[in-house]
Amino acid sequence: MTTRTTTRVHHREPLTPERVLQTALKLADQGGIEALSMRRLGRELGVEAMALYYHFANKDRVLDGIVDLVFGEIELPPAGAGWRIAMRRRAISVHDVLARHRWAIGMMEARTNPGPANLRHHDAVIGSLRSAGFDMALVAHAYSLLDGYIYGFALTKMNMPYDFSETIGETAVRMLQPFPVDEYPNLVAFISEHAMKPGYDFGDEFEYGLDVILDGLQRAHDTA
Amino acid sequence: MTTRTTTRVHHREPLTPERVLQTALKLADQGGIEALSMRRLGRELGVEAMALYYHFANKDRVLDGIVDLVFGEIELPPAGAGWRIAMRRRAISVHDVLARHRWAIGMMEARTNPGPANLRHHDAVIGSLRSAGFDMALVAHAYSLLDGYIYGFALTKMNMPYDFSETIGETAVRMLQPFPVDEYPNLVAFISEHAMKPGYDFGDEFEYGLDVILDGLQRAHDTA
DNA sequence: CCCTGCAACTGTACGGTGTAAAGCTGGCGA
DNA sequence: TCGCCAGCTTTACACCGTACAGTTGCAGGG
Repeated sequence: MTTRTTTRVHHREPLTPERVLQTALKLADQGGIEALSMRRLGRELGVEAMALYYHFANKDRVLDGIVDLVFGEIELPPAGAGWRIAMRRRAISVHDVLARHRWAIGMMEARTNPGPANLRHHDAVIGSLRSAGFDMALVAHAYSLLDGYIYGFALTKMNMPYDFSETIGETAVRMLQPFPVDEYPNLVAFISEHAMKPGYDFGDEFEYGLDVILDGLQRAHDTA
Repeated sequence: MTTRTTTRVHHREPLTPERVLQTALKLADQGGIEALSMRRLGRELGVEAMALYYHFANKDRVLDGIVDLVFGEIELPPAGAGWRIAMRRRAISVHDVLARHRWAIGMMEARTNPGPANLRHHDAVIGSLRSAGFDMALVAHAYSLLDGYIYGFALTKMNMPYDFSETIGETAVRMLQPFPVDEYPNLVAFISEHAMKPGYDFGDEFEYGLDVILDGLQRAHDTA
């Protein structure tokens, strides 16, 4: 027993890429991407920072890894369903995943070294559209339109001071504080007449825009 | 003459917020946002880094400043024109401005302290839609849809390895290199049959998507 | 059983970052 | 002439990514 304990202490569980990435993902989720430093990651794993460089060439490879974990969480477009339902579910899934991993929003499309989950995801989306009869040009249109909107919406939403202590309207009012009241009449009107109304939730805008886009793609598909 | 020169040397042109921000913008444009450090900015201005803290509370205020410079470059929606032309021109202007200042893409919507140009811009957009008869709910829909798409498209486009040494298709092929050829058939088909074709330019996708969105908004406006 | 080799990890160092705190300095008003 | 103080510098601290060399403990071969 003693021997085993001693051996255990000396011969601790070795690092694996998986364990490193899981921990890195946890750190980024908890404290944002700036909380993920090699030193902190090492400390969390009971290891010096430089030990990580035995398993990963540099920090960017770690980032590649956790981004692919995030891609892995995205629901693939269901194969049986029609393209519109498939695209809608996928879009909402991406949106949900990005809400869980806000730090990832600027990074998902920035990978020069995409991982397998990333590629599998893209492959499935293209496949879903193709098998619904989209020609390649329309696939390209649809994909850039959908992904642009999904990521852009997440980007603008993420950046809102979304701490639940105040409403969007209250935040907006605070932002306008330093300026003369009558300088931005339309902005003021929008905030007071709409954004500050109790029922308003900016998050609800996502599906509205998504359906506008899907309508447009449907029309383009039908007339093709 | 000698005296004047001596005085000049001792009593150099003092820093102004404007001069600091112009230089900061130049640095970010030239070398990306990571090239903009307080030390480097100080050096560029012939001053120690800490001198900047006499004029700006911290680096974030400098970032606020240059982001508002970027907002100032965006063409406001022309007042006389109809909402659709106005929104189209504004969208393309934002797109162009973001192409000139790629570092800004993640930051435009992230400001907790918006500057005057930022607010003026938002005010004008809302004003343009309102005066065209959009009710507030539709203004909110339109704005989140348009800005989501504009920023998201810029985000995905910016992150492409857009050095002019290779085409998009060649890049894609290089990305797929480490993987078995038949693993991602749809992706491969898309690349070979479409993205690698000579005429293809991803940048062209922007206006297609924009018009789909404008069509959708038009329909919503007409039926309202 | 010992020895060597090597995978896995540590220690140290370098040049960078933002910024707090205190010190200097030259021109201006009294 | 003197003192003030705006504007800047100096120094320091705690962090960052990572190059490079050193250590350690186990596996396998002789």
